[in-house]
Amino acid sequence: MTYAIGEIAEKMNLSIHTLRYYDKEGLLLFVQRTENGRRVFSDRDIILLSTIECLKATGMPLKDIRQYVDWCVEGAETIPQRYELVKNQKKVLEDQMAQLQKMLNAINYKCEFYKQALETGSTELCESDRKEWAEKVVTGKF
Amino acid sequence: MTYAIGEIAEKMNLSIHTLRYYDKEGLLLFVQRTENGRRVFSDRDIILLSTIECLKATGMPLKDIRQYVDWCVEGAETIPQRYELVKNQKKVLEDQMAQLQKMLNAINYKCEFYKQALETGSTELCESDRKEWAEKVVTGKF
DNA sequence: ACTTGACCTCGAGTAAGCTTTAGGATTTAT
DNA sequence: ATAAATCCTAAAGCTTACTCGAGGTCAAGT
Repeated sequence: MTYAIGEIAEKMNLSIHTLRYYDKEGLLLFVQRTENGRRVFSDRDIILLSTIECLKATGMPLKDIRQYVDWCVEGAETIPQRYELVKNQKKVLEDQMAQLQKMLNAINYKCEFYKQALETGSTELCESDRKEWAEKVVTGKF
Repeated sequence: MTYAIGEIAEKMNLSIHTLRYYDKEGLLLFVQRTENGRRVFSDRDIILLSTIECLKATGMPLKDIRQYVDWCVEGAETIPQRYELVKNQKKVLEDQMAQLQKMLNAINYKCEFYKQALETGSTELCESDRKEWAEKVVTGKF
């Protein structure tokens, strides 16, 4: 099966503009063209696009994703590099999640405070923000 | 205790430029000035700055954080709004973490593949990228 | 007193990741 | 056969969040 850019845009939930932008940035090197220059996506392209979306969702910048795509296009001899990149991104992701978990704890603390403030009817500005709370946020000790 | 902008920059691990930028964007409404215009931060300011950093870490745009700060400055009558904002951000954060967890599963799958490819010595381009993998990424079913 | 360092404003510059516009060609449906 | 939909490139524009530089004021140490 092959697909036009519009179908891919819909399937991947990206705009056509964004796909063309990705192409310009070298992320769609593997996409074929018709004799009139229209892009033709294959099922394999959808698969690689999914990988791109996955890496993007972890916050990897497009130029790094481009490196991955380049390696994919180069072939099997770049598997060690790709393995390294993916392993590294796994670590990045785990760190991100740990950081978000801390922020979630902090937000939960805030939520609790505001809830109590509403129940008891307090009047001080930001009274929830006790010093040890700020310290926990700053030092990441939550 | 009061602090100059440089001390705050160091304590919060932000550049002086960034702090001044935040001020320009209305995030530091509460910071006092000397008669000569120098910013004077209090302990309470550090606490509110910590909250700002916390919201920022969850990806909230500065203009939304500004709304929160405005409410804080307005006083206790905005506690319901602040509670709503914080509750909502908690949900955003939980969704983010769920999404990242899916991506982590996908990345783990990739890692496994590349590991095996290295051990068994495979040669196909992106052969790990089987269709059902792409589908899982696209549909978020991981 | 005077030099050094920290602060100030304002305005311009940067980078990433799109988004829009203009102008044109090609498909597809009726 | 023709109108509408879809595609193309190239270039400009936009948003967010800084980051830097120029030109100047003020405070602290020697």
